[in-house]
Amino acid sequence: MSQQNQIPNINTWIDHLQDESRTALSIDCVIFGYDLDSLKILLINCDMPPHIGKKSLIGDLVRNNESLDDSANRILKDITGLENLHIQQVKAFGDPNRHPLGRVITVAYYSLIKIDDHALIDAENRNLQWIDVNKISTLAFDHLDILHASHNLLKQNVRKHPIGFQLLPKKFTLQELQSLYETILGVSFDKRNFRRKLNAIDILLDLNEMREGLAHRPAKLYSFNQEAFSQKLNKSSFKFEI
Amino acid sequence: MSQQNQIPNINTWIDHLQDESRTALSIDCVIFGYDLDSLKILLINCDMPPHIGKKSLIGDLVRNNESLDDSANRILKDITGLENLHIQQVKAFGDPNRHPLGRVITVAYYSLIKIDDHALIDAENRNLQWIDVNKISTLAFDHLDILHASHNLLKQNVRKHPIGFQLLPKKFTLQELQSLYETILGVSFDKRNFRRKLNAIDILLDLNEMREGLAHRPAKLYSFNQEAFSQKLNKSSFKFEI
DNA sequence: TCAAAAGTGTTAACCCTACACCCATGA
DNA sequence: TCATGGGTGTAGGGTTAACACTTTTGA
Repeated sequence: MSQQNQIPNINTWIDHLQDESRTALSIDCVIFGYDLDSLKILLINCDMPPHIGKKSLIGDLVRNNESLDDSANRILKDITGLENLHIQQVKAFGDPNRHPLGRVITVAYYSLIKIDDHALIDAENRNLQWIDVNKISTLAFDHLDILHASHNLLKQNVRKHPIGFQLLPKKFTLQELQSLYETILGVSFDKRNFRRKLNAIDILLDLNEMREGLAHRPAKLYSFNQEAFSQKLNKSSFKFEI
Repeated sequence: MSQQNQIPNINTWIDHLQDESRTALSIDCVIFGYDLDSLKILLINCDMPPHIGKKSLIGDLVRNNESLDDSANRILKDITGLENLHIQQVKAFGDPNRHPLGRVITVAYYSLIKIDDHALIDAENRNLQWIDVNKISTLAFDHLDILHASHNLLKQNVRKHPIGFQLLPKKFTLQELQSLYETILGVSFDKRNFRRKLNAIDILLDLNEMREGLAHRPAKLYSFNQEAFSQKLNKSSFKFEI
């Protein structure tokens, strides 16, 4: 809860931006996590007036020799321990009054991870929490705007690129895949039509395995066939679209 | 040609960024212009080593009390004299080595104008030039990347939002509209199918006027019906898509 | 045997594509 | 009268959307 427990970042420190004319540049990460049930984002407590008590996205200043992508990757690694996560730049936010410490331009990135896959690093001391994306109605700074822009872009991208598979276990059922799309997009699909579409795209590998141990007919397991997808990409007639 | 003729901006001045640790923030504008024939962008000569002799986009540093959008609008007004142009943020570019003067992060915006509509301000002294977008193979800095990202985003957006009309005269023929989409998207459409689609979307106003004085059958003139479009937007079944 | 989720086909409506000829005008 | 671009309809194929019952398992 208290400030000294937190790793310094742009949302906790006060000793940047003393020079009035200075512009600071930060990255804010919208980390989407999925747990076969709901879409969440990773938030931290904000200790900076006037936003004390609110949650905020995870961000940090961009370092001198870092590209924007590098910076987002560094922040993600620091929080999750993971490298080579899928990242997507969303947009720059630069309202002059968006940050109480002075002029801070931030570039938003989103990223996708499987929640259960990874322990967060030092989550308790840092006050990290997964919050359901549909239950967030207020955030510190302009982070709610950033969240909405990120979620909207994710909705677009998840239908056109096979990024959703990153949120599922390696082996998954068709129902799990459908449910993922429904959760992210906030819509529902017809089961038969969804399966027909996936079958037509033909980028799933039938593992000839079953999910066992449940009190109903077992479901077949599939995995994403990366090689097949890459090959198809070269053909101009191929279009991935859910 | 010479430097003293140019208005100072991030691509011509040398006296920013003396302080090593300072990060500068600029806006670069990809100004698309259309002249019923080709899609062009507005470029300026670059006088900064090592890019002397190349063309560059039009950009400037973001001022202290300006939002990013404000800054883009200011730059556009300075160059074109026009306010309230349609602007669209594209992306932030922040490679540490992208700019020879030091760390300069830039946020790209695109904007759309009718070329023949407006004299550029002081175009000759500033070495401003319209260059066909398909004839640009090299630009200063990372401006070619910025151009490609902007053109790609424009291609997406022009099909989903009625922004193309801003590039046509108030009164236009269906052939002119089709040609606009073909030029921006780099594809060609079937005349009858294109007309059927526009007819279905039903957002054009038939002016009951003809384009006269040409050595062939005169074409009907239409205008974009903003009110009809706005009304339709509220209906969930309505989708603008070319 | 029951509950719970898996799996499966058909039909009708719609949309997209391809395609060719006559029309109105100025030169 | 000719050259030029304007304007128009149809048919076939493909895609989407709606819809209900049987199967398999563990409890």
